[in-house]
Order: sequence, then structure tokens, then C-alpha cells
Amino acid sequence: MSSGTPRRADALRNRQLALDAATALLAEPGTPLTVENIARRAGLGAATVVRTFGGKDALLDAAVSDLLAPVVQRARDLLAETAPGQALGLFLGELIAFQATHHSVSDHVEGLNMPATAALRGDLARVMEEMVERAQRDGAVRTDIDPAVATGLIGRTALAIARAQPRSRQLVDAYLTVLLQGLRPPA
Amino acid sequence: MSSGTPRRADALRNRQLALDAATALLAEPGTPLTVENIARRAGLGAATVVRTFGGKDALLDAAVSDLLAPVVQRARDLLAETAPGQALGLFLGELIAFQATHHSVSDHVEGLNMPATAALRGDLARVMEEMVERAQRDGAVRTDIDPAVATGLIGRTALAIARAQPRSRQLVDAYLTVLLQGLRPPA
Amino acid sequence: MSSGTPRRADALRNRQLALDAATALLAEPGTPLTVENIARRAGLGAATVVRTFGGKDALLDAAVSDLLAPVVQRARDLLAETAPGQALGLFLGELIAFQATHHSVSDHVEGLNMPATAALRGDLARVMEEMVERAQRDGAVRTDIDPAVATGLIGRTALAIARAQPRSRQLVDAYLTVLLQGLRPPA
Amino acid sequence: MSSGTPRRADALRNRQLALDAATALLAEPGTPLTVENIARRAGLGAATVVRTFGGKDALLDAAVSDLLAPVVQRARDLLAETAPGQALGLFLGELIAFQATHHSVSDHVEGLNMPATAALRGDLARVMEEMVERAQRDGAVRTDIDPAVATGLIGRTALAIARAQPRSRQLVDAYLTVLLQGLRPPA
DNA sequence: AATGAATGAGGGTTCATTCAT
DNA sequence: GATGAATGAACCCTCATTCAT
Repeated sequence: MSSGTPRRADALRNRQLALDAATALLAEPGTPLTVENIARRAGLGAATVVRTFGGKDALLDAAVSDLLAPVVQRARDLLAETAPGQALGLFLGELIAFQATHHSVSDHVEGLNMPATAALRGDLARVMEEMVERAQRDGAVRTDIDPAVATGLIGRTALAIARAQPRSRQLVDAYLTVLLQGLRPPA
Repeated sequence: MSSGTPRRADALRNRQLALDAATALLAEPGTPLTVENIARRAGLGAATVVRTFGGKDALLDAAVSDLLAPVVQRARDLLAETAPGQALGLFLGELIAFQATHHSVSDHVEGLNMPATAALRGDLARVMEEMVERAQRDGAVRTDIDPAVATGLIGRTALAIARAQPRSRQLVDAYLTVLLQGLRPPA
Repeated sequence: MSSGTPRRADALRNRQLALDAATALLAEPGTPLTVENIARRAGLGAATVVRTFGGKDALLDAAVSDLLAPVVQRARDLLAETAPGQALGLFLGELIAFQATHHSVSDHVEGLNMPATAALRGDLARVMEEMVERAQRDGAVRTDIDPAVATGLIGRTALAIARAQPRSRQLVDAYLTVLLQGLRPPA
Repeated sequence: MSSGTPRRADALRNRQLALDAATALLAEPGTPLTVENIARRAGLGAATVVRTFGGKDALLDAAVSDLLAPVVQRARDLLAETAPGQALGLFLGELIAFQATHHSVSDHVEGLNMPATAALRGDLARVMEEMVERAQRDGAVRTDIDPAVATGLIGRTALAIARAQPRSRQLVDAYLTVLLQGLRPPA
């Protein structure tokens, strides 16, 4: 087919091609997320994709966790460098912006029971809880909500907003405004 | 068998049996939502179920819209009978409570592109927009958000909270508290 | 395709067609024992065969146990009606004759870990042990071999002879002669 | 890498590595007998294994015949050096002991239609026929069975006993006792 | 009109073999 | 010459839909 396709040392590149294809398809709710479709998109054979990752779930695990890892890292950085009250708002905005670029990934962040994704999901939850807790101690967030509950609330609603299709700037802004005001300690 | 029974009545009864079975299965994430399972649950043949509705999507359209219709009606009633500021809060609570009883229905409210469901989705959006608009005129909701945008925001986040699994009373309460406070005009 | 193929009441007949096809293929080591081949031979679709039995293993379980059941029953009858010394010889001859008609079934009698086949395998072993034990008490079989061991010995070698391809009358006769003489108490 | 090493020697060593790996896997019913597994065990690439032999069947042909050849040779030696009546008994014991060490090899001795294995299978049959014939002339084996038929009988049953799983010393002993007594001329 | 049975289409996966490095 | 990677073919299985009863 594509006579220029290289092999050997570029196995890593093919791996990435498959990941990119999976990511692309995760963003196209129209086309079914089948191994065949992923492989076609990557310019590979279906068996190659399966073999490279060891199964469809493992491929999705890799794709989703590759996307999620920098998000978790960013949360950690914000937690370390920024004032608690601001960190939460900043991160929320960035989280939505991130998911805006990787549409239906969110569907798989929840629900995919594979090691890498599950671990990152846990990490993200922990970092966000810490964010909330500090913000509460700082007086920036109301204390009548348990940090774990607040984290669930924030994560789920942010996901929903990010998943909106079409997603408008207005919607995201409104969400951030409402959520952050709603989280403030009542007057 | 029951040669004296009027056929028309049987057909209607079967239709309802299938709808009830589909509704029941929509609430049981454990069992796959296949035509066969729906038919077995309804005590009917698989062919009958398909034939009665003309396809699985049509059946789901009927089931989902049957569930959604009273919700829309309730919204209309609240709009007519209750003070704008209260209506929104009341309805939001009821909407989540409803979805809590019909777990995965929400997944199909979005995403199912069939006439009845799409129409009700539109109806619901319009009623909620009207709710928001009136609440804004009443000074109960901040006016810096477009009613259509606010409706999208409310609908999507409510859906996400309702879909949470496990769903805790704490989460729902926190959501209502935060969202309603966040929607109030800023001090 | 075959316009004369009947349906409804003959579902049982189709079941039998599939079983017969499986049995036939079990006897043709040349053609692979795939669901597709079984279905083609039976004049059915592959999905039908799978659906009817619930999986390939279940089909083989049914085929093998259907063939094995009368053999076990015959052993029970002989045990009840015939003198111990004769019963063993008679049964052995019939066992081989049976397997001669159902060639490679034997491969699956061993090795197929499915309920019906496993149960019959156990039943057959028990009946044969009882046969050997009685023949030993009767002085017709040497007593320096444990009945369970003798049963294993007889079963496995009979299987092997039955599996022979081509199988000659001479071979079977020689086997019976040698085995029965070998089992007699030493002079 | 090892630029000084003569290629021919490497090739021969790889050939033996692959054969050893195949032999090892033939004895481990747990792990599937795939080219990949053989190659991994040999510390070689899958392509190398295939390329060295020209296909999986050719590899198995080589492995099986390598295992079978000494057995045939041993039969020839016994034929030349030992009294006919004893030779048969001795060889039978050794044959089973051999197969006991190379479990599933037996499955491939039969059924593998490749030149080397087929040839050795024929050789073995001929040597055993000669053994039987001489034993018959010596009065050690009954003469009412054709030597070719007796050979088939012995070979097949011995295989079956060797294949038994679990294989017990009791079973093997019982088999040898029964078969050898059964082969003696009737009193 | 109702339905159990049949099935074509499609899904994920495995494996012997081929190819480009 | 050796090999990791790639792949076409084949396997078993599921399911919405159609068909004959």
C-alpha cells in the first residue's frame, strides 16, 4: 500500500500511529471505535494493532492514560506552585480545555478498568481532593462539602461540560463562573 | 389460544410489555440491552418486539420518550404554577431524582437520534430556557448568562450527576447546593 | 438455498443435523473441526449452530455424550444380565465396534471437559471397574491388577484400537484375543 | 557481533537450539506449540526458526524424527543381539519409557505426514514386524496373528498407554504383563 | 398476528508466514 | 544470515433483523 512505510526502528512510530489513530477516533463519535477502524486510520493491519498492545482494552488503556498523564502532572504542578483558591479555578479551566481537544476520551476515563487508566484516575482524584482541602483551609471553598464529594462533583460536571457537542466558549465560561461561585463559602 | 381476545388489545398490551421490559433493562446496567433480553423479559418473542416498533432504535425511542414525557410535563406544570426562582430549584431536584431511578436512560436521552426523543429533548430545553428566563427577570438567577447556555449547563451537569455510580445522597445535595448558589446573581 | 428446508417443528431435526454433521466431521480427520465446516455440512449457518448449542464446546459435548450414552447403558445391561467373565469380553468387542463407527470421537471422550461428557466418562469408568471386580471374584480375570488400573488399561487400549485408521477386522480380533488372554489368571 | 564465528557453525547451533526448544515444548502440554513459543524458548527470532526449516511442519518433522530415530535404532540393535522372545518384551518396555519422557510426541508420530517422520514410522513398523516374526518362529509368540497386524496392535496400544495422563507405574506394568501374556501361544 | 429459529455482518483475537531492516 | 514487526486468513462468538410456521 503505502510503499514508504518504514519498519524496524520505527516500531515505536507505529505504536504512536496506532495511539494517534485511537485518539482521533475517540474524538469522532460518528465512526465506531473498532480495532479495524483504528488500524485503517493508522495505515496498519488490524492484527498489528492488537499484537502491539496485546488487546483492544490495552490499546485504549495506553491511549487514554497517555492523554491523561499530563493532566495529572499539571494538577500536581498547580498544587505545588499556586495559591489554593486560584489553583482549583485554573485547573478546572485547563481540564475542560484539555477535554475539549480530546472529546470522547472522557467516556473511557470513567469505565475503563485497565491498570494505567485506573491508576491515573485515582491519582487525579487524590490531587484534586488535596486541592479542595487546601482551598477549604484557605477559606476559598465552602467547608460544608466533603473534599471527596466535591472532587466527584467537580470531576463529573467538568467532564460533562467538556463532552458537550457542540462545545461553545460561552458554555465553558458559564460553567466555570457558576461552579466557582457556587463553591465559595456562603455569605 | 385466546381466540376471543380482541387482537387490537393484545397488540397494545404487547407494546406496553415490551416498553416496560426495555425500561427495566435500561435500569439494570448488568444485563446487556439486547432485543432478545428485552423480549425475554417481556414474555414475548424477539420478532414481535422488533415488528411492533420497527427496529430496536424505534423501541428505545418509545421507551426513552415515554420516560421523558412526564418529566417535561412536570416542568411545564412547575413553570405555570410556581414562582420562577423556586421552580428551577424544585425541578432540578426532581430531574436528578428521576434519573436516579432510571439509571442508564440518560445515556440514551443524549445520543439517541430518533424523532420522539429528539422532540422531547427540544421541548425540555425550551421549557427550561423559559424557566431560566423568568427566574432572571425575577432577579433569582444571574443575568450574565444566556438562558439557552444556562439550560445546556444545567441539563448536562444534572445528567452527569444522575449518572454517577455509585450515586450518593451527599453528591446530589452538594450539586444542588453549589449549582443553585452559583446561579444566583453575584453580590 | 435449499428451498425445501423446513423450520419450526423441525428445530429438533436441525439440532440433529448439526450433531450428525459434527459426528461425521469427527470421523474425517482430514477436514478441520470448525464451526463453519460443521454448519456447512449440516446445511445451516454457522451462527445457527453456535446459537443452538451455546458454543462449540457445548456442541461437541452434546455430540460426544449422545454417542457415548448408549455405550454406557449397554455396559450397565451387560453387567446386570451376563456372567462377569463373559460381560467384559462382550462389552469390549461392542465398545470397539461402536468406536469403529465413530472414529475420532474417542479423541474428545478424553480431553473434553464439559459436563455431559465428563459425567458419562465417569459413569463408564465406574461400570467397567465393577465389571472387572466381579470377573476377578469369579476367577475370570487375574487379581494382581487393581480394578481401576485394569479399567484404565482396557479403556485406553480399546480406544487406540478403535482409532486405528484403517481399522481392519483382523486388528480388532487380534486385540480382543490378546487382551482377554492376557487378562486371564496366569496358569 | 561475533564476527569471527563461522556462520555455518552458528546455523547448525541455531538448528539444534530450535529442535531442543521444540522437543521441550512437545513435553509441556501446558504451553501452546506455536512457532513464537518455540523461538522464544530457543532464544531465536520466530523468522529464523521458520526459515531454518522451511515451515512449522518441517520443524516438527525434524524434531519428532530426531526423537524417533534412536528408538528405531534401539529396535534394530535388540533385533540383532537379543533372543527374539526377549527382544519384544524389552523393546516394549523401553518404548513406553521413551514416550513417557516425551509426552505429546506420540501425538505427532501418528498424524504428521512429513517425509522423515513417515519414513521412520515405516522403519519402526518393519523392524517390529521382523521382531514378531522371529518370535513366532521361536515359539514365543502365538502364530494365529499376522506379524503386521501384531505390530499395529502393539504400536497403537503402547502409544495409548504412554499417552495416559497421569501415567502410573502400575498402569505401565499392568500393560506389559497383560500384553506379553496375551501374545504368548495359547496353552 | 405472533414467534422460534435462522442468519449475514461484524467484532476481537491468534498464528504461520513474509518482509524490511 | 538473523530478526522484530507486519499481516492475511481463519476461528469463535454476538446481535439486529428476517423468514417460515
